[in-house]
Amino acid sequence: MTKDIFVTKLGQLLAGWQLLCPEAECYETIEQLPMLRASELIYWLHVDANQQDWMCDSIDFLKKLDATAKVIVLANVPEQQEAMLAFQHGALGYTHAYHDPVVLSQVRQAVEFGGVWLGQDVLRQLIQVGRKLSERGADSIEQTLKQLTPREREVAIRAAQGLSNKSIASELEITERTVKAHLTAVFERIGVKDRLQLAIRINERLSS
Amino acid sequence: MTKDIFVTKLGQLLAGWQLLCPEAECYETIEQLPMLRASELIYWLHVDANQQDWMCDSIDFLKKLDATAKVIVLANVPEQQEAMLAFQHGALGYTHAYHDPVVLSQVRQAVEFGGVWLGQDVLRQLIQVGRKLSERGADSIEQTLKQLTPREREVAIRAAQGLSNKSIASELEITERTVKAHLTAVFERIGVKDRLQLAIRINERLSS
DNA sequence: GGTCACATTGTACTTGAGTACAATAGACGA
DNA sequence: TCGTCTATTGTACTCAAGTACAATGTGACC
Repeated sequence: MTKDIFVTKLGQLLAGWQLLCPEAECYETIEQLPMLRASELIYWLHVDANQQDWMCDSIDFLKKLDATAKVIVLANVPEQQEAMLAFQHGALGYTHAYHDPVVLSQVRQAVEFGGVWLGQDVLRQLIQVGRKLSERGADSIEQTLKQLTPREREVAIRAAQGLSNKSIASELEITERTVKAHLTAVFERIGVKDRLQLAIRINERLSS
Repeated sequence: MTKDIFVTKLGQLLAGWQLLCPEAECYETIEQLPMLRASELIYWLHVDANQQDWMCDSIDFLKKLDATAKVIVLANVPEQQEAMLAFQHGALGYTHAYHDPVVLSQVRQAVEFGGVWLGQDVLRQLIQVGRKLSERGADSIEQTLKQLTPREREVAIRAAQGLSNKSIASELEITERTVKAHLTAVFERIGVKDRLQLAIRINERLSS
């Protein structure tokens, strides 16, 4: 069955955690974790305020250790920004470390069954961004890119991402000269001077 | 206590739903819903494929009817895009309509306790978008620019807007050489190769 | 007084990007 | 079949960008 592993500097389980899963293991650092694991694991990462770096590194570490690892972050001082970071690095849950066992249990179950758990404020932040993407971003960019031929689009997108002509060429397996040719056409069609303007044009659609 | 209300064109509860909450009410359209509600409610909205419009309207309707309403979408044919839409309109959960009661129970509990529930693929999509916000969003941009001296900032911002060295020079009333000097320092400090990368770093924020 | 961060400018150099002026070949509709 | 669109590549050129290796002046802080 699924097993719980807590990593906390406190050195022992909080009362709430103990109620949640009495058989959990507890370690003070990720380095102390045993390497080989048989069962499916849920890692609970307890982070204090301003430990984003450690948190990210730890999640990365756990993911590398065990690709199927499910990581839940327990934040002493929950912050939206930190939550976003955690999810970016592959955490599946982010919640207050001192929530009562009932809530932690929801989090655990959601994660165990392949879902994720996040607070409403984090969701709202994500949604807000998502809306911008679908309102302005996608549409306008498509509008802009629709003027181009398929090949030109491929080149334009890569150029806008900051790739050099040489990189684009080798990625598309064509000559650098051809890349230039496509780009010249793109600039003309889109109405920009160079790749910098192109990048701004394509990326700016999405900002603020 | 919390009460469950199902809205489904089927006219009756699916077996799984019935197991989940035997006392649930069930309606075929949102118009049939009784207006006045005392207890806290969870609305389960059952949507067939390609009913995004109806889904959005329904969620909006429920939210207007009862601001504290918690809406969970049960999708016959779950799709990322549709999930995004649902969350944008304020749904707190989105899951497969035919999931077994165990999973639905997780969803319900997560939502009941103030969280949300979404599948990993949806999260990943959101995160991908959200990453830009936290990496290069407003806060982070300031974070990035904070590493620079005031003068370097002025130059960097203009360069990121697509201005040429010459333009920046005349705008700031300094030599083109000085602009170059500042930019070289900026690239070094920010960790980018050239002005294109700088522009992407500063402007891109939300791009796909 | 001396160190240090910051802003400024110079000359000479390398290099990636983009243009001018081309040519060739396949696909596809009129 | 012919013209148009698309994709491809070539040589030679210009030019903005960026680097190397500098120097000078100013104000803050110890």
